[in-house]
Amino acid sequence: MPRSSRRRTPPTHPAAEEIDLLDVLHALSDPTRMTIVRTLRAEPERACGTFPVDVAPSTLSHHFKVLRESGLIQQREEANRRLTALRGAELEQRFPGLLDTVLAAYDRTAGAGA
Amino acid sequence: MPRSSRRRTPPTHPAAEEIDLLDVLHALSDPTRMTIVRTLRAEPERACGTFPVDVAPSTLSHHFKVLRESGLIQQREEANRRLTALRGAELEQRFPGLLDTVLAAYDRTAGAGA
DNA sequence: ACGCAACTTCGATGACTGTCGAACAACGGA
DNA sequence: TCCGTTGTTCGACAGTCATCGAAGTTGCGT
Repeated sequence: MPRSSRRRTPPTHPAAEEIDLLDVLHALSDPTRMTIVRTLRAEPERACGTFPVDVAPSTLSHHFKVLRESGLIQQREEANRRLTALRGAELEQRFPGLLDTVLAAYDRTAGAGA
Repeated sequence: MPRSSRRRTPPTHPAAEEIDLLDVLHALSDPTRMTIVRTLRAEPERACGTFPVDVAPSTLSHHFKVLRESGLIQQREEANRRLTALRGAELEQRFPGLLDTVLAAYDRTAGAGA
């Protein structure tokens, strides 16, 4: 297989109707990913490197993949950046109130801290 | 160590204020445990063996332990049974609306099936 | 053209998870 | 007292997970 098969593939996302609740819950149960989602809540779109998490770039990339495949986030390429956004509207349509409730619950316990 | 150390220990539960959202989300992200919680929703208290899940007793015991340690359920001993109940009120107090929203989301996709 | 910046992919590693079967403990009834 | 029911604990095992470093790709600036 040619070396070019190693090319960076454009991100793929599940359709809104395919989003699985159990996958979403699992994605949210990791602290790093929860931080990413919370950050995205405040700011609509961010580049990968701009999240306040302290892990190696390769680890971060892994977490984005999990979030993407669960349907929580969306990524589009722009230049050599990858811009990440919450799939807020689709999530709301499929699981009304879920994201709000979960994030409110997190805020309530993790406190306003961070 | 004496054989009696192998005695069955009474179930312990985290205090309401100690319930961790990430632990709860993780606990709910498994299909077997989600089924247990959903079943408990309909019926207030059940014995371990009466849940509509198809796993070995030892596996079921493991799932109860995860649910108990996450704070989702409560178990009390009665004779040689262990009765399981949702910690609905405490959960509601700590994470308002969470359980309702999550279970509604599950019902919506998994359908009325089961 | 060269190098830097931004991410991704690969491979490895140690930790955790879901699963089971076997053995054990506790209780109630025959 | 012996037995069946109920459920737990232990040990094992295969699969998944979070993490990292190294290497690779892409695109922008210089």
